[in-house]
Amino acid sequence: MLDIKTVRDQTEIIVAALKKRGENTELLERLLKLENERRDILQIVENNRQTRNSLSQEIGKLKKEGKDAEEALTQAKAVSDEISAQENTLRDLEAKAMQLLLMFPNITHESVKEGRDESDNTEIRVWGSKPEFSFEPKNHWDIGEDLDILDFERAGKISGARFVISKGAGARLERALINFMLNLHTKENGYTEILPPVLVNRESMTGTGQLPKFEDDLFKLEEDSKGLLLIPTAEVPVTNMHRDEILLEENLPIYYAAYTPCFRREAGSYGKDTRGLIRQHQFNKVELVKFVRPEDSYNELEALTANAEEVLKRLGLCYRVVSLCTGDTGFSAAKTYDLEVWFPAQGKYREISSCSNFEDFQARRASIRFKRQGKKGTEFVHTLNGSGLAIGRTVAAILENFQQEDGSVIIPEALRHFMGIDRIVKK
RNA sequence: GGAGAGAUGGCCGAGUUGGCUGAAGGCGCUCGCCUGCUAAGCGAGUGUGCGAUGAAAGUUGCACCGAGGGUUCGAAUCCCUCUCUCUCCGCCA
Repeated sequence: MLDIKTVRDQTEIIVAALKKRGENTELLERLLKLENERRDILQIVENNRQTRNSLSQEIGKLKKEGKDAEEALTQAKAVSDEISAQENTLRDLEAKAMQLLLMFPNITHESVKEGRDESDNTEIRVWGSKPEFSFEPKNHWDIGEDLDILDFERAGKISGARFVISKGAGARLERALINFMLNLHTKENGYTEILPPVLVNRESMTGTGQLPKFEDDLFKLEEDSKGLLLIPTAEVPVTNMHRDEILLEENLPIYYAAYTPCFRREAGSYGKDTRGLIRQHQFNKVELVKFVRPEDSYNELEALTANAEEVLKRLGLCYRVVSLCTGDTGFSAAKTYDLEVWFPAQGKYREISSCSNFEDFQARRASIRFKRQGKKGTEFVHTLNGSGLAIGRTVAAILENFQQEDGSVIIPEALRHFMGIDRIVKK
């Protein structure tokens, strides 16, 4: 959420930010108009409340002394009626202004390149080398089905399109990846492991920015089941752990790592990645979340990205880091690095992790603040998160990159301890 | 699902015949004093948000006692709805 003061007093900053993202300013004008009305009526209400309060106090005093309070009483009643009418309009205006304010995307960081879409993103660095094959590499879904470790067909029967059943060594590979990633982040990178709920309320979804704008992307339960929503990422429950809290500076930074299944409607992605593990309604992910002091957040973003990269390095997967341009940066983020892993069968890099600094955007929505040592008042923390990594896509990358001519797949060294085997072969 | 109890400031805990209570008291914390260390002691201060004023310290207005409504001139205190927590019973992994 944007700071309403900035919107009001430094409107030009907001206008410039919206233009960079390729958004128009029509909403902004509506918001400014509402905000002005809100402030006008607020002032009137507060003045009247002051009058009422002093009259009430006077009445109390008069009654205690046994004097006649008739005159003050009629006066107070009149003011009070006025107030309740004004409070209604105020409430209405506040709700409308808030509703609008929640629709504005974050302001991107100055280091983010201006651009329209992913074609304007900047490649920052490449790690590893693409594997070379003496044969035509297969798609991961063919590999998986041939090895009988992925079953898309039966998943379609029991759930529908964009679901998969992992079986045997495939299921074990998922579990191995979860363990490997969590161990790395908790034992070596300093994150605290969290296993959060995957059903959350609307406040949580609003706190991290999924609501109100992206309701169509979410799965939700019926109203008589409390209207809970399935998380699209562990970012939601984990960031909201500290919603409406005031943290202490000495407890920052806070690092959490969470494994959860994630659920996405994938509305509007018809025809995209219809086969394979890339785009599923349900997938597993290990997510990294940080709460940090504002002055540290950009260093923390680099460190977070490095933590996610370490997973790919240890798996020996070739990848590149891409800095997203303004038009491709997500709604809540100020700056995002995508990690893209090489997929030989498709002949291209595909996103496997997205690491973002949200600055105070989520903190303001979710009211996550901190108190500096020896200083009065509070400030909003900066929040960050990144996948570390998406498990399904990692499985896909491993299958494609380490496939052998005989159809078997070599297990990366780092996973063998968890897998108990060094190769998946056809039975 | 049935029956009951409760939700107050960083924590504990007063306050429920409505009115100088933003909230007693204690703990904790901060600053100062004192004590050759430690402990104890003394003094002052110590919530959040949105405004006004001021260079700043500060002064000041309004709101907030789980959330939202209502009654009233006035509510932490009365009424309604919701949420959460706890106890007992039932049911279930």
